[in-house]
Amino acid sequence: MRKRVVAERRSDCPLNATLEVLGDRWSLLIVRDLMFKGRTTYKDFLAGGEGIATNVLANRLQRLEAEGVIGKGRDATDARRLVYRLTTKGLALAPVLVEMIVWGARHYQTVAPPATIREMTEHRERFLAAIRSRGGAA
Amino acid sequence: MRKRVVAERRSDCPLNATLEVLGDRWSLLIVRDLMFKGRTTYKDFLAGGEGIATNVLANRLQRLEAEGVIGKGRDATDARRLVYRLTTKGLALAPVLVEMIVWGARHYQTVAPPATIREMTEHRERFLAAIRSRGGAA
DNA sequence: CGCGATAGCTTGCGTTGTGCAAGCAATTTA
DNA sequence: TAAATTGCTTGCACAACGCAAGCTATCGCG
Repeated sequence: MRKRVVAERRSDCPLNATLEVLGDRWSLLIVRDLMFKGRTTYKDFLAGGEGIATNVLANRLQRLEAEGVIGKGRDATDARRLVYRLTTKGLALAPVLVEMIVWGARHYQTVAPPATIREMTEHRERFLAAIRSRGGAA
Repeated sequence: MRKRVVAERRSDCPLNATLEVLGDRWSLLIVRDLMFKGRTTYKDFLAGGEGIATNVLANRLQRLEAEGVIGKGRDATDARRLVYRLTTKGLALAPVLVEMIVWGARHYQTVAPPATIREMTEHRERFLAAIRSRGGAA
């Protein structure tokens, strides 16, 4: 894993900026785990269902922290355990996740509960407010 | 480019479904070009600013078409030219793109016109309706 | 009709990223 | 004090990517 010194942007398009930070198959799944599933540790993410590799997970946690999307702290009762959490910047991804979830649920066969999708679309603002208020914890 | 026969899903999460189709650094930029920039041909995409490689572009166009996100047709006046367009499914990505653009514009320095970002957030429904009505053409 | 230019790819090659298994230090629990 | 747990790192094989070159079909021009 070589260190990238400056990581020049490919363009100044806002969508491109987002994609350079989150445009891969794993980063947003980690954000999802933090935002919706109550998963907060390395171990939790590993067991997250999609089977991310250990080195890739370590790399993504590092990148997301470097970008200010997530933060981490030691668990008070178990010093082995690092607890990850969403920053304000990470929490601001809620609308992005919601729209991606809705699109996926509409166009593919998934286990998304129809009631949840309906809540996301029909009471979008309320749903987003609820995420914001609980700071990402499940 | 080996042919993938079934492409098994890693999980049945709707977000994961979306990410398996669009979770890379290029696919959504092509959708952006079609939805906002009026770019419709291979050449247009290549000149799109971020510098996608020719083989990667060809691969993404093929994948997006196979997924039903985009479609293509020959230009009536120039048989060399293939014209790509968004399908209904592709057009349904508008809310995803809008939220990613807004997030990118809020957290990074970009060339996004503040007026456009304001329109996207303060008159979201109107903005989305406008995209739908013009079918993605600029 | 002949010829250079253009559109849309494909191919080769070297570099980077990914998936998988193993290993390892710092804790904690028995 | 030994075994287990947490959060990684390392090594290796393989897939994906970036870049340059090449190739086919069509077009515009004389």
